[in-house]
Amino acid sequence: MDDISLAEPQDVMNVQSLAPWDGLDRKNLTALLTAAEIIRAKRGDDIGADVAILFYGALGVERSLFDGRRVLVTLFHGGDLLDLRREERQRQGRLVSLADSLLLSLDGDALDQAIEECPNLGLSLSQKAADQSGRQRDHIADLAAKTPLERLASVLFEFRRWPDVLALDPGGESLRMPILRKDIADYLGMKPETISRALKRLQSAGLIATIREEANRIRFLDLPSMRRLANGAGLPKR
Amino acid sequence: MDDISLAEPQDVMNVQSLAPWDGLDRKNLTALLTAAEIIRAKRGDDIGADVAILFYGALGVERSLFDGRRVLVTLFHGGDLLDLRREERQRQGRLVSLADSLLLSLDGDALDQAIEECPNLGLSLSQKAADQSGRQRDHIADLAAKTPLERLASVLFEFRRWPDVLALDPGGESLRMPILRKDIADYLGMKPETISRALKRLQSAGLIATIREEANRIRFLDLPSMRRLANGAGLPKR
DNA sequence: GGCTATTCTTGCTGCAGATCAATGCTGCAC
DNA sequence: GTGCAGCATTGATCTGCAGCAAGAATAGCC
Repeated sequence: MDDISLAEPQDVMNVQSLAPWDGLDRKNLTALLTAAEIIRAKRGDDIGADVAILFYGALGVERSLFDGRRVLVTLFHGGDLLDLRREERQRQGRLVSLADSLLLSLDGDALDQAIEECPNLGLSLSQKAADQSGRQRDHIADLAAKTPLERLASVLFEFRRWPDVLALDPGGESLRMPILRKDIADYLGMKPETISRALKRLQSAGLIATIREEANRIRFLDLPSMRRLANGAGLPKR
Repeated sequence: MDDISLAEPQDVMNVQSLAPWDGLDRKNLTALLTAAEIIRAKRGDDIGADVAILFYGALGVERSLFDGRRVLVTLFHGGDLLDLRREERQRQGRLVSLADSLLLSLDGDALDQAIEECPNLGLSLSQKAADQSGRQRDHIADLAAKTPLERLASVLFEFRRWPDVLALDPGGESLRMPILRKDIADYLGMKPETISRALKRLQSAGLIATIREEANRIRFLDLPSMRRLANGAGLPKR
């Protein structure tokens, strides 16, 4: 595996805090890392791996319909462990990068082996899996019941929880959009135009503000109202 | 646990074909079943269990927003093993019955124990889990990208795969709607009226027909077109 | 059998978001 | 610096689903 110290400063922080191999003994760790490979990807790249740790960036499972409609079924962010072995590969899903990303592709068998020998590892991974599954259900609820405005508020909170997004903005007072409008739209089942208009509505409702110096960053002005909105309570009346 | 032979004929079929305990040794099986409980539920009932085997019927994970909007996040059918321990209970999800259902509530710890001692069991359960996760992703794709008509076609196929639905209609030429319009609507993010109208459109397009003798049953007239529609290819032009 | 409650269907209207099209903005290459 | 490509925004129009409400069908019950 490449020397990970080649990575940028933020990589190192993430690598150390996110790698799930604490407690692995030397033998298993070596086996796991021997078959591992560091991958750098930029938006649009297809990711071949089906077991990987994502350090920073954003990946998505993408599906396309005949007529070009595209869905982003799931989003992954820094700290996620992906295991798509029995899930997506057979179906029509593809794993693509949605931003500049750094990931470590692992060998599935080696990981299984390591899990078997280290129950802690297995536990922390199944924790992550349950978390991802929970996120999927949240997403279903968003898509099925919420208005576009509420969906947008919901996804903004989702971004705010991403460790690598948070790292660039401790405190979570503002947010740099980690992926394109188009990708947000395909994730939320709407159109980029609608995202744009919805952001504007949030702005004129006083919930967020744009930042002069840095386009593509928003500042939260009223997190409680945002949360209510994201949970389906509509805009505060005024 | 109750004597399972008290159940109706179809129960027995399902119990035998669906129970996942083949290969469990006597000790584990006993432990598993001692803490188990047969539950009969009808539509609207709240299910308290969070680990269970569903023999027949339909359950759903339901969430409600402030203003009464309701979502059915996931559907379970005969043959499913539910494990909501770390997933839904903490969030705002409730498990409810959507039809007359028969299920076996299990003790989570006993199941974990059994899995540990019987790798086959664990494998078959993680298979089921992966299957359910795949269904969730399909559902996300439906909600995000497809038209109401396509979503309906898609859910009809989903129903057709349910073992207990199939059992009442070998060959899958027709389909008895296993849940109410309202519940289909809440699952697909639409309104019951729209379901009704969409069914009518499928009918006038020649894809399905109603059956005189039995309301609430539809017959498939053109499965290939249905499948294309469900996959997002639109209605066949004519 | 007839009664009631629930579910399903159908008609009509309004509006939110898709669509189409044009313009503005940002970052990058040269 | 200039030019270009990709992305984001804004505007105008159109369509399809939601919303509401009335009626039909169905199931359950005495």
